[in-house]
Amino acid sequence: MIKDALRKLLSAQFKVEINKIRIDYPQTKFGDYSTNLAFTLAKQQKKSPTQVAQAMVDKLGQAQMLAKVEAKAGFINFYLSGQCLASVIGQILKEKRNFGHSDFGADMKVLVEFISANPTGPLTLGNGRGGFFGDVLANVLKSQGYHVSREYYVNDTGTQIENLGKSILAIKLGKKLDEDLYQGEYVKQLAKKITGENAVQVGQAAAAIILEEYLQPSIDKMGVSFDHYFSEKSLQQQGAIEHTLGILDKAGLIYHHDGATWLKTTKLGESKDDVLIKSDGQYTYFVCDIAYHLNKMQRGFNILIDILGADHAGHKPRIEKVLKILSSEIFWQGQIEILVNQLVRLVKNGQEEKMSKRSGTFVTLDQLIDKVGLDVTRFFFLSYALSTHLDFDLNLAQERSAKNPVFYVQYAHARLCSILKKAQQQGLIKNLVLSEIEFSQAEELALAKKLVQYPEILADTAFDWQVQRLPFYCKQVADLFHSFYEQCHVLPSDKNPIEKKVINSRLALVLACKQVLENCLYLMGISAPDKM
RNA sequence: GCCCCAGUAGCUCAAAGGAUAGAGCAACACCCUUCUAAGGUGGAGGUUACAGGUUCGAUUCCUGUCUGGGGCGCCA
Repeated sequence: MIKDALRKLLSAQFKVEINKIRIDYPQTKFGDYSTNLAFTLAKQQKKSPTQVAQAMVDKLGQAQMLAKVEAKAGFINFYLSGQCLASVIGQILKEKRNFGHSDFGADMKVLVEFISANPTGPLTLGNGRGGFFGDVLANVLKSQGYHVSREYYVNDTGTQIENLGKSILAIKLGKKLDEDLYQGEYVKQLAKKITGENAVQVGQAAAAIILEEYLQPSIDKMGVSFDHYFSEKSLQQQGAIEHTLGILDKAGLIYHHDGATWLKTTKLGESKDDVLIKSDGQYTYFVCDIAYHLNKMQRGFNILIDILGADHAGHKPRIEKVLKILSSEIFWQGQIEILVNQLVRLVKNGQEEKMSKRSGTFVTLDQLIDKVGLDVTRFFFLSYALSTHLDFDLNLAQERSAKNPVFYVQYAHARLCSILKKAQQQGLIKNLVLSEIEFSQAEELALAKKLVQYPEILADTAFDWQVQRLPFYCKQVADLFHSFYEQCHVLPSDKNPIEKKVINSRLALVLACKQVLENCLYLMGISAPDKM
């Protein structure tokens, strides 16, 4: 990886801590990589950044991977050598599916918890957004060597389950449903199947059916898989709640009031305290979630990542604070990150469609995937930072489907395959010589340099979790390839003979490009079609 | 009222504190006797909501204001 190599070079030469060195991709006229190191050193050395940069460039010996190093306005710009590009292209062709992978996180165990939708109804668009994000983040982390577990927390007990049961009982009796009960069509279907009179039991039976017949098929349809479904009920049965309460009590954070058990969240800086055990003896979601996270810590994970829906935004700060206390009580030294995906709004004919699981008025994720396809749905959701409010324009998603960015990327892949198929027929591929790769055309160079970035894209994403970087990278690769395609012919014909060396290099580039696109699309769970 | 998120081109969005803020869509002008035109090339489009501050440098960090969304239950 070039960025790492440059960091090592700079670190060794100038005695700077390696992880304090930033390497960026500048605009093309400023080279292939650049660093602002001179700015940060200028202050200590009491010289101008320009002077420092120039002195650094003078001291940097000509490394093999670099064609040129220059100091410009305080920045140090690096230009990759042709030799370096050729060797990375060769590396891509050798490593194939593994190109871009690393063992950076090899001694880290990560738990990614996502979707975790209540088993009280179908998956919503918001569930989809967090779901795809979690899935791809897990894929990226795995590619960087982390030991990743994917988990779905099933809220199979508690008030919402009881409400589901009540909804079904009311429908059976032909009664009108209260506002906080579930009104969707699927509830009526469930009512036909389920017998019983106890709301909790009926609710639990219904939840089991929903999980199996609604949620699991949707998860399959999403192309997502989990290592583990963690039942809230089982957590309670294990006595995990008492265990948790014991620790919190020892930390002096518990008191009783009005027949309920409370957590002194105010002591942790929140505006009000929270109930852990209701006066009727039932556990709240909050205490269960605390216990669940304690359980995760005790399972030996180093990093816990939760991806929560927008409706849990208010839950985030208080759980974070409690977990901080809890982890220090049990001497767990890991990292907890709670990510909240912002709302997905559905816009239809220029107007927002109000969605609610309870009222049953929503477009399900299934319906959306059926309508626009999994590839489009994934690419669309993955393209946006989790923190942005997302408007999904249904009309647009359908109308422009032929011009959707995902097709642009897939089309590039199909074109690559087409070239390779013909090259195969002409017997060109078996004659490929990796040691004779050389690029001279601007389009070849730009594409090759972009492919070289792929391992860095993955490493950066494993570090900052900005998954939208992947679809953007794919678009960039496709863009550069399409330009290359127009300008640089790969296959010779009678009318257009091409030098053997050029064919060899371009063919290698085409193979490498196809490989990188495939690898990246694979991590995003998007198909790479051979033809379109 | 308090808390969280956002505000960037006509629209949807990118951009680890870096150099002249980038893509796609929409609109405009060109390019198919050559590997897939679901493509390419060129131009147009911006006071990064507003006002201060920190910094060599701010879309990015801090403070305040405005606008939009979400959350503030012995629900999950």
